Amino acid sequence: MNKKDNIVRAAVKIFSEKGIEKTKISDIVKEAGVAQGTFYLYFPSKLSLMPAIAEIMVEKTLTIIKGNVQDDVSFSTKIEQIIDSIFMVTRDYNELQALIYAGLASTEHLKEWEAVYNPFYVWVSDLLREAQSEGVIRESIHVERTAKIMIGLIESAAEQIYLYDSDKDDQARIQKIEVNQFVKHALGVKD
Amino acid sequence: MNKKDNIVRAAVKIFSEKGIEKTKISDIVKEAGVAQGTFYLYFPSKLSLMPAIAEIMVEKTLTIIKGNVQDDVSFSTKIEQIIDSIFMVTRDYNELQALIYAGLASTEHLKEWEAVYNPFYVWVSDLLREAQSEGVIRESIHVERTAKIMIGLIESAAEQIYLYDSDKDDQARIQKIEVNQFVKHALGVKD
Amino acid sequence: MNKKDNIVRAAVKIFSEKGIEKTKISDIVKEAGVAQGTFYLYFPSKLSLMPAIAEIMVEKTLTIIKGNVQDDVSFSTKIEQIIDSIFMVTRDYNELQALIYAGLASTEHLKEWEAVYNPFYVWVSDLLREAQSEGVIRESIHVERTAKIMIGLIESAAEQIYLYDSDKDDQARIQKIEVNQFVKHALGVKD
Amino acid sequence: MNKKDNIVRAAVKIFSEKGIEKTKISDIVKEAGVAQGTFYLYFPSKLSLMPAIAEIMVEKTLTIIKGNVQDDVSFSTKIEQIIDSIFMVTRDYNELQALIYAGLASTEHLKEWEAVYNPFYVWVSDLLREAQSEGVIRESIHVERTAKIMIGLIESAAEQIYLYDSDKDDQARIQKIEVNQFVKHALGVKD
DNA sequence: TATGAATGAGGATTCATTCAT
DNA sequence: TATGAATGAATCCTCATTCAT
Repeated sequence: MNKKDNIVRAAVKIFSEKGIEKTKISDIVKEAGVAQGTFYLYFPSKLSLMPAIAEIMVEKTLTIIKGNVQDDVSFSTKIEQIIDSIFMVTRDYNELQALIYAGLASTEHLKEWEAVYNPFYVWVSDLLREAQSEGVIRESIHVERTAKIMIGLIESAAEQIYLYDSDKDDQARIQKIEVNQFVKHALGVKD
Repeated sequence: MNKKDNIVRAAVKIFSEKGIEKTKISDIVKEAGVAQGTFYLYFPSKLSLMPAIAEIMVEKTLTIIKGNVQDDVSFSTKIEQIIDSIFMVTRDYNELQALIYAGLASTEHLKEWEAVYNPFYVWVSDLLREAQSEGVIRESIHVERTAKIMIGLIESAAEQIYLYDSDKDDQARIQKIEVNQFVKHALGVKD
Repeated sequence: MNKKDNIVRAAVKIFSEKGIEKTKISDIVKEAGVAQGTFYLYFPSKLSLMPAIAEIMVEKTLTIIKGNVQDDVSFSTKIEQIIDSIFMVTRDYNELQALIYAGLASTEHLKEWEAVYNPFYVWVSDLLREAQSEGVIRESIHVERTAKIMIGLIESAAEQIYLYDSDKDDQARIQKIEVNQFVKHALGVKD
Repeated sequence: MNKKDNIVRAAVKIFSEKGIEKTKISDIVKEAGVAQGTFYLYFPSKLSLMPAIAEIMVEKTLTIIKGNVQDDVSFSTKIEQIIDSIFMVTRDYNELQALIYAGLASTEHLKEWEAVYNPFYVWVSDLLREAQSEGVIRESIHVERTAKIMIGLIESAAEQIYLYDSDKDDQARIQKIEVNQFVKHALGVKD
């Protein structure tokens, strides 16, 4: 029953329910089951929660991806599974992602943010490197850079769905197909 | 000396300086040189500024793109010019873009946002459609959807540079090359 | 119905009733009949009231002294009337005096404090100078400096009464006599 | 390494640095190097420190005075030495004196305060009584009362210097001369 | 004795919004 | 249209105090 983690967990929940601005510290501590003052033992302000939340988000994303992407399938299938996973996380946490992004952008925690996001980049980089060494994708690709671009692309495509469109699930299905095509051609994936 | 525009201009400035949450209406009106009450003659709330700001951003972006993308060059070159333009806008306004994104995400102005962003999507869609009809890119591409994905991809790639990396200009140069390759392969551009 | 003055007047009242620490801003604004936020239009904090309050205190003191000290009496009598007056003010506001002193001491308003207290010093200096020119007090006295010392002495003596002693009025009577003797001898007053 | 004394010493330091109101118990215990809860083993509240602090101040003052006032000099010289001593203590601890004064004024510890200050009064009373029996000062003086007045006068004069004036040391020199004259005439000192 | 994490009532402070001018 | 002083509900944050260890 670690109180700090409790607070972060509660904040994730409340933030994604009502947004940052409408969330009161008192909402968070109530959800976390700790006293008002306890919050300030661990965090000087609402926004200082962001790096901790971002960390959790990335963990969740990686966990989901690792759970969804199978070892014994083709690279092409893995891409589909990655896209599926990211769309899934975005569906569940899209508001929170936007808020983290904004929260980080309006603070000075960017360095931390990069550190936090790094495991995700590394994981995708490794996947691309492997595919490259097996000759399944273009030789000319810079894996680390492409990993970032690809993740950015998929996340941005997923967010578009959950921000703008109406019949989310149906739109998501179509958007995923398009992203899939887009990425595979971009990578020069050989089925 | 149109007061409404003054307010929007002031808001753009202050928002990108201190973020949305930390910006008070009083900061905006002071910067705009109008009275506190005047704000409410034009905008019912702080967040209702967002669509107006987004509109300005999109206008700026489109103006820059239209200024940079030449008529009499190959589609491949146009892609490069679009990437260049978006990186340029992002370099100058990356903080604001994050804020608009967040501001829109945390409000109910999404419909307006989509409307505002639409001209940009349409412009790129038209470009893609033309390229498709000329057989320069893949037949299988859904132009509207791909336009959105592509814009999302390029913007996200550009933001990565201006958010995280250190030697911005150099990194931007490399990132643009990679994005260019990525997009062209994705689209199946035939040089 | 000047709101700023209202706030100061209310603060004087509440402070002397319940002390600084126990006084809430909300008490002051309630007494002043203004809104909570109005306080902050004029004063950034509770302690920033102090110079304004000190000013009022000095005004009150001077008013009482000028009311009590007659023109057509001997210098010796005037001293007695001054002592009487200061003991009177101290009796009514001794807590406030201590608080102002503390409030000023714990802030950076000392310069202001001196400026505020100055009229009082000047008034007594003038009295001493007149007495000196009439040969009623010692030639060797430095009037400005002695004015300050004398005021300090009388106030400190008065405060001793209202801080420590029990039968205030009786003690005050005796203490005033002693102070009177003390001061007159110090000044070398010739009856 | 007596913890109680440590706390008092730390409180003296922090109080004179930041004032009573702005001093938190947590500041004091941090400075004292003890735990938060330890404070409450020795003192029921912040203000209950005051008598202990006052005691230290009076001890210091008496020590300095007893060290400076010589046995084998005239009463007149002793007065000068007392004035010197009080100015010295005030120079070093003037902020603290104001704070003790305020702290005591705003509490119910006045009885203790009087008890604590008493040795000082007694010491000066004895001196005056001796001088009186030797016929060196006025017969009519009430020694206990005059001791208080005199101490109050000198302290108040000293505080004026260290509160308001700029060239402290020079001003102090002049002020001391004036106080000396003032007191000696008041007492009717015969050289 | 000693600790220090946890508490939560209490009060300071903010700032979007109104409205008389 | 334009003003800006005034509002006061909303919420942040502090910090003296407690108590299980």
